Amino acid sequence: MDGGNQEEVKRDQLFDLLKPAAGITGNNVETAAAELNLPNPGAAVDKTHYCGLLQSSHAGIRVKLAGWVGRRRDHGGLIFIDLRDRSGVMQLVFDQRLGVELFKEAESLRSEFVIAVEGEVVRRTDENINPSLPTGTIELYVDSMKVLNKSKTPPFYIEDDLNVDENLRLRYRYLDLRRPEMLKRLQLRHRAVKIVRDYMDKYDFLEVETPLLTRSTPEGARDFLVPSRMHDGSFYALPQSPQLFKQLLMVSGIERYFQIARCFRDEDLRADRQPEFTQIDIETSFFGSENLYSLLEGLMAQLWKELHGIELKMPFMRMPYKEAMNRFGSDKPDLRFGMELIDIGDLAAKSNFKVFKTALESGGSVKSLRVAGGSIMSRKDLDDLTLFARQLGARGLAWTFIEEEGWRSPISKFFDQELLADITARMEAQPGDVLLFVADRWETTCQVLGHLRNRLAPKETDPEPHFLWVVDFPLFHYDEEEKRYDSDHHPFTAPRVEDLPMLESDPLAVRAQAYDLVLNGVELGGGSTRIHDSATQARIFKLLGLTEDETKEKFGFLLEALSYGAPPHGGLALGLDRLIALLSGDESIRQVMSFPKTAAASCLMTGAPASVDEKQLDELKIHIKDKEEE
RNA sequence: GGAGCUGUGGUGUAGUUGGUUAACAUAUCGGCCUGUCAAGCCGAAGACCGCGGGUUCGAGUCCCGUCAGCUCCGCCA
Repeated sequence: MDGGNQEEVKRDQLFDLLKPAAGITGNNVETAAAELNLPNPGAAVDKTHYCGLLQSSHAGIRVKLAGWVGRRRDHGGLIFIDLRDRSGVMQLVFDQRLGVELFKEAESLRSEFVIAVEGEVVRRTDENINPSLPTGTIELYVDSMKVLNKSKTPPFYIEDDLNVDENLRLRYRYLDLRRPEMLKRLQLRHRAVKIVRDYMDKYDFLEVETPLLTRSTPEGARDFLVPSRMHDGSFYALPQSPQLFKQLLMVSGIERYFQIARCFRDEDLRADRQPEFTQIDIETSFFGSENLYSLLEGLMAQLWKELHGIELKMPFMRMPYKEAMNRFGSDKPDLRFGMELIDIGDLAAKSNFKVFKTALESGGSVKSLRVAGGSIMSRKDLDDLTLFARQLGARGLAWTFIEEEGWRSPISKFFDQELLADITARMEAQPGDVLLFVADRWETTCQVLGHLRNRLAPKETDPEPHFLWVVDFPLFHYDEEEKRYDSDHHPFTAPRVEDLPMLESDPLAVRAQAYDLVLNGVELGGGSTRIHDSATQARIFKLLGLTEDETKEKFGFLLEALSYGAPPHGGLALGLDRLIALLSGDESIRQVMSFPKTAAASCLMTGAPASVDEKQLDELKIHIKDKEEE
């Protein structure tokens, strides 16, 4: 293995070459060394430095650079080229007086050509310094160049602040990723994942991989299925999460597990939902939820400190689900601004407004949201809000302008003056404000006003990140469509011990030992203490309407495992993509994924999903139904 | 499954109540130019307006359908 050692020495030498003059962080040096693509002795593609890491201290030394041609400024006898590589940009200078042959070649350079150049780094004269460029104090006088590859004219500009159809960006994602701001996102993601791994390792967590080809289980999202060639008519499913495996690893005695895990769910997409996504998946034994809170808070603090230099305030706030719904109309409230929902049920009951009264009589709620300065809204704006409320399931939206003289509203006639004054007082409404009212089932009332609250949020909100734990979720909700109880979290979530007696008598009142981590109105993830005895687990399955046979067939292995000395355990999973998007300030997780899919779940670059050869289908014994057969 | 927004040279946009040669910027190509860094100046080429149908003497513009992208509801344990 002598050769290997020699290569290593060579690697280190080049590694050192970068280090002293560049004065860059360890992290950059590591990535720089990786980029050198060694060993590759004598090849034209060798580069000695990164474009963006050169500084005035390099002036006077000879360097070899390689990268892509960015902007070209041709002055006739003098050509400037912005050479771009992973690190940034360096200005190349081609001077006609320094060689006609080379200059001719430089004239033929076009956008996105790949070139290797060699020359001397020169300090710019004072009047030629470009303060908006990190390397703006120097430039490279090129005396030799090799065009390594030409390029067609790219379909869009390779530059930041791009305003181009997302269609194009996705179709040419490899070009989109050449843009510095996209590269930065990939780098941010890399650094975040590294921080997570280091942090988890520090606390003794073991990263264990789990299968991607597994079995379909009922409950939850639609599975992506993979047909089995060796078993006619049988299918694997891609995991919606490693949930069952990580619990089984607890039975195995791993005690502290984590994984950066790819997950798959065949459901409709959103800005923050892709069919395949990544979770930071964690499971622990003998490690109570208080420890988990603390662990996760420490992890978030580490991320924000290292990536943004921000010290998070700990511990994070905790808020019961009921309170979050009542005050903010959401189980993932955005606490960067106020605008809390206020219950006016007792006052509404005294009115003659039938809509309010019927809602209250059937056990519902009447709540109001104050929009400060909302009087700038037009009648059409309010109509739009009403439509929005209807789409969210409300029967309507009542509103009033607050003026010096009092209410201006279609519903004021149903209230006497005293009542109007009482409501105005409770809402702390000022002239110029608008009050919005929803009367409906408690949940609908909260949700609709919660959406309105987010939609009407002030433009300026608290810049500090607002983390919180939402706790005390109900264990079940009632599924109207399926006419049965359904797990709010997942069926392995442990009920609160004191609520166990009402499991069968009043399932909806049972609280779960479950919690969500929320940041700025985004659900980052959630977790729970799990059921670790097979008897309780069987009770839950039964409540969910699974027959004993089904339970045995689909979850037999879990119940069996739980009967072999399963430790008390629990854990949680965080959406990595959402976390990175929050760290990078992006609205959509597509921005922080290398090759994302469209809202219709297709990849515009590869064309996936696509039809396959008849032969492949034959092997799998799969027959595609005609339209008529359906 | 439903709703909304968008679709015009390579790219980003404009296009008045339907009216003849679809405008601008930028990129591209050619020419000039030795200190630019969104280089500048001169010139050229380039779109039958996502696709299909309809109304009309006449459609980028109006109507219907369809496709694609985005956002939201349902859905996502």
